[in-house]
Amino acid sequence: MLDYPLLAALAAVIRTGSFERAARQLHVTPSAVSQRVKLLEERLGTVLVVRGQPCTGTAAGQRLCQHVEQVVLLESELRGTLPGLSPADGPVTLRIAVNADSLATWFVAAMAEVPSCLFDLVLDDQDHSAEWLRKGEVLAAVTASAAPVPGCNSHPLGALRYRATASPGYMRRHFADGVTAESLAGAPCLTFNRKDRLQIQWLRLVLSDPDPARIPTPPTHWLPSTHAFVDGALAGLGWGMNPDPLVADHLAAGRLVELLPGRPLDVPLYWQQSRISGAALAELSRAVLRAGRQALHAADGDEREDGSAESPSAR
Amino acid sequence: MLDYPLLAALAAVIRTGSFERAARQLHVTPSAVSQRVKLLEERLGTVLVVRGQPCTGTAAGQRLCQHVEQVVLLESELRGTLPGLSPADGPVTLRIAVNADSLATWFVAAMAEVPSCLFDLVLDDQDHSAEWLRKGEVLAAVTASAAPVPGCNSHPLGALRYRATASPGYMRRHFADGVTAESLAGAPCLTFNRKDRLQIQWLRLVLSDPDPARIPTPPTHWLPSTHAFVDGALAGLGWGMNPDPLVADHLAAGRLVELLPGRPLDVPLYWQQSRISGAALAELSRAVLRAGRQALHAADGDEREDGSAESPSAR
DNA sequence: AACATGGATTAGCCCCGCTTCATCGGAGGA
DNA sequence: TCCTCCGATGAAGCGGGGCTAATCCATGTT
Repeated sequence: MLDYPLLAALAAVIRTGSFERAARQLHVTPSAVSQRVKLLEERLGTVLVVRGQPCTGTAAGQRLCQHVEQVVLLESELRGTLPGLSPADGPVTLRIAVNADSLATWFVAAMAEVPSCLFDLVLDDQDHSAEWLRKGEVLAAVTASAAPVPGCNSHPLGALRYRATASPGYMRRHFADGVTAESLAGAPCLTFNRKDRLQIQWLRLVLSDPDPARIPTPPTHWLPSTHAFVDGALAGLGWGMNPDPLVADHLAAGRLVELLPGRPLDVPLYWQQSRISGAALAELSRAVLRAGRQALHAADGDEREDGSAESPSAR
Repeated sequence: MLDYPLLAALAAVIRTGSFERAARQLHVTPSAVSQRVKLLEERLGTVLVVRGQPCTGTAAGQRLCQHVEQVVLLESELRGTLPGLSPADGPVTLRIAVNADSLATWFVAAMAEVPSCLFDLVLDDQDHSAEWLRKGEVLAAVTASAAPVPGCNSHPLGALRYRATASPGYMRRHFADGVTAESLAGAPCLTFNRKDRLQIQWLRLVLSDPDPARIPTPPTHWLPSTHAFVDGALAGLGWGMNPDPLVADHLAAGRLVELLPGRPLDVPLYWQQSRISGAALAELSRAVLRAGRQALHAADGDEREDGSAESPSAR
């Protein structure tokens, strides 16, 4: 068996980002942590931690850290069937990949239902969620891609409804003569990041022009923050696809209006969980599916339209 | 994190069945092992090992032992991606449930292709294989029940072909006037154990009488050993369903004959592997599926007949 | 009844890993 | 440029955890 006191120190350093915090977590002095990590590095003949602010793991270090976390997860399951084993030295931390808009709308509700464990959330902006799942770097993911990661249980969550919204002032400025392909081509829109294709998809949907060349490509602001995105629309910076739960109040109050009322874009979301460690995730999974059912729209949207054949990549 | 040196000692005792052998395996004295286990028991306030010949684990002890093995498995995967970690203190032992006839025919060929790990085979006579898989006591199983254990990958292997065989002398004694329902009712047959329903199934198949009450229940010998089963047929004790690979030579040489030539019973087999630890099992899985394809018959038997709706429970 | 086997116990020692304290190095600021 | 602070590292020294060795004890055997 491996030397787990040593490995635990390494994992603590990489997770907390500093020798000092790791020491506090392990209830020893920083020197002890340093010695443990050093010893591990000498035995392996490799650098495991890149010293810096914060300290991070090298490839090998991260792999070891990941192993430690898998073992900790197994331990938490063990504790479930064998109470009184030994006081857990801290609640389990589940690393989960979530897309930004889910995090901003419904996901925290699910997290709140599982107060017994900690979360280490990773935003999958870069669409790395599938890769992370495959490599075991996250235990589960909320993803917009239905593409099933091999060996993972995939559950449909429902669809997050996006509405094309802008401020009334913006509407007067740019769409006084109606929302047409021409006016859309000149009106600035908001885009979350390079991967965000929601605006384009909506355009394609509502213009229903099969020729992609005739879909306008409006000038755009880049706003990689869900709430900044809403604020951008409120401020009249541009129009953008915003999650329904975030703009419902603004729409009701008239601070925002839909470009084309009743033409939302539904993006189906999926909950994928790695096969490693079923039991530890079971509670969270239940909560996520419940929260998803509550906040999202059933796969067959009751209003109309979903993301067409090309699977929309949610933010 | 748990105290793994202590747990390793416990697991070694339970697996080897004695403190002395455990000590040899861990390169320490039996006293050290005894102290480790004792300490663990004191900390938990529970007995973990029932001292005896051999030593076995209590429920709690077995659960801990199982945890250790899961961790060891994770370690073996870690070693795969991180060579030079530390010399593995012994090859990994994979605990697999296999039905007796598979073990006697084709399964060892698959094992031989994976010389890098050790095997701890469990015969699933009692049809506990599903339960074992669910509880994580075995990592994978060759089972005759298609019933998919939740959370397990299940692959069809093909069908093991059984032939109703007896010695020529036996045939003359009991079936001189032909194999009929009447003669079958009086001719002694062989049965592997209380769970073995192959003979009954074959009778139902060949007599094709929908009324189960009219299926004869011949007098039977109980022979819970695959090779003894063949020997029993050779010796003229009775007739029985024997795996084709074991009796092909005898049939060709005339030492055995089929009760009804060309009327075999095909029992489909499945390879189910637990979700824990994919990579460590991957090589074995490939070998098993390859060996299965070679030795077994494709699901759609090319000769005729399979086990009907009621899934046959192979031995 | 003596013996063999295998686990438990105890004493004692050694070494491992911790703390304490000093040092070093880099980042940020006057 | 020098100073200062923070945080990682190194050396020394101590304490205890865990080992070995020797003995004890229970069980079952000849």
